[in-house]
Amino acid sequence: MATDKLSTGKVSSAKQPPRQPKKIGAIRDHNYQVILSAAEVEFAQYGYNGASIQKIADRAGLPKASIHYYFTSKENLYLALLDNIMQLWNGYFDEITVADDPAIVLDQFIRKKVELSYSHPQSSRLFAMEIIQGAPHIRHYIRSEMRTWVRNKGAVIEEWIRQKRMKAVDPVHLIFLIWSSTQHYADFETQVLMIMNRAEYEREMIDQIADFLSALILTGCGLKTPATPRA
Amino acid sequence: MATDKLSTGKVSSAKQPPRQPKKIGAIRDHNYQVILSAAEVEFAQYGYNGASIQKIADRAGLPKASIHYYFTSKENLYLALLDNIMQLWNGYFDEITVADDPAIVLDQFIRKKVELSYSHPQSSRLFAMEIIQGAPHIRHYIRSEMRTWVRNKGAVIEEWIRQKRMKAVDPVHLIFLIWSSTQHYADFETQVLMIMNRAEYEREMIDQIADFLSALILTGCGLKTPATPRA
DNA sequence: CAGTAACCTGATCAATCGGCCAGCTTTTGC
DNA sequence: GCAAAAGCTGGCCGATTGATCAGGTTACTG
Repeated sequence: MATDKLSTGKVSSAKQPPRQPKKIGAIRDHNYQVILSAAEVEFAQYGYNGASIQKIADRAGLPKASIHYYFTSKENLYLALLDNIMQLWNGYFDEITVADDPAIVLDQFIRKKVELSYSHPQSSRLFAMEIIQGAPHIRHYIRSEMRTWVRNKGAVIEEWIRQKRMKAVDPVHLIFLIWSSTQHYADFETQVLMIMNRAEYEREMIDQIADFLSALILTGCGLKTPATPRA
Repeated sequence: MATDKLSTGKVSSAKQPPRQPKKIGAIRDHNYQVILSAAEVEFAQYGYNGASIQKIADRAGLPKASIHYYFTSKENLYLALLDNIMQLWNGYFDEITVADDPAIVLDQFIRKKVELSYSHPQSSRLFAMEIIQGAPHIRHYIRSEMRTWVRNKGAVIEEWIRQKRMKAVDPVHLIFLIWSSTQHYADFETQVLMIMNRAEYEREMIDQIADFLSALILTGCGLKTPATPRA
């Protein structure tokens, strides 16, 4: 299952702007990125319909017309963002085989996902928004590559179970559990921080979350936490 | 911690419409409810900013002006919905004490939350939207009652741990884990159903999810699943 | 230094937004 | 049966939406 090309190709029909990586496109590339990150914040906070190009432009410090100049349409800009997220999301937990140690694989997967929630919360929330709204822009991506991805990983887990190397748990729901529990700290960041009475996440808290989730889920699968020195 | 009154009082300053439970308010009450459920769908799908009163009116089969007649403003309507959700969310897992059996309490809590995701997915998604957007309308509710709720339950769990009645896990993160993993099936319904190649949830699948989550999380806490006959 | 092409944006568009109110219809009270 | 009150909504408001384009600015080429 190709990781980059397919996701890039399937998710969006986002045409590139008039010309993208021109020779002296320094300003161009800069503006391009500024718009993308400004748009990510707005779309993540207000969803596709709720976000406004004017606000994106204000946040990017550019005139509104420039957004249309670079990305043609609102949907195009949105698709470009989803595309980036797909590429970011893929490439993790990807080349696992039956030969691997389930404890190590699951532990690393959980930690990678927690790390992503910490490093790219905006992306996580934008993706969550898209799903809650019924995934109108990435339906085919979920139905094809994401489903295949889950089934492949599920097959590996099932073989681990058959070989009595871990408890008999439903592989698909196990993947859902890892997804939901890790992304929760990005998507529901506001709630988590308010309840824990913190202003923002800190490294220490993130490590603690990863330790907690890894320990509980692995135990739940009848696995022992792999040796990961922890302060 | 009062369950109904406080949540009702704190979350919203939503004034009731001109007069609500009039004697012959049959049509009125009907329209009132029709608007509420139509609005829940729209707000859950598009978020506060993205939803439009016109679309809510269309869905309710009423003229746009009627929405303002019944609820005065968009924000008022939104607050009334959040209020309903708070009342729905509370009242579960509420009167637990150290004397209770941790396995039974956690098992029932997980099953109640799964049930809620199944019976009120719209409410769950609307709440998720509100949190993702930074909880602008329920900040004080989270910081006061919800935080107190978590701390109280956390204290009970901590006492269970002190008494060696369950494994030493962080109580707050355990609550987050249960919240996230159960709500996931409502909030990410589209993704879950697409990956599992189903058109909609069925009782059987919901029971399976509850069994899976209860078994894995309880095991992760060093608890044995309470006797719950399962087909 | 002139000419040309690419780059960028102010001004403007129709459509839609949330909200408001005059006034019509229905119900109630006497 | 009639007046008063309450229930309801069509039509309108200014503001904002996504989008377009003419025309100015900049930069490279010969």
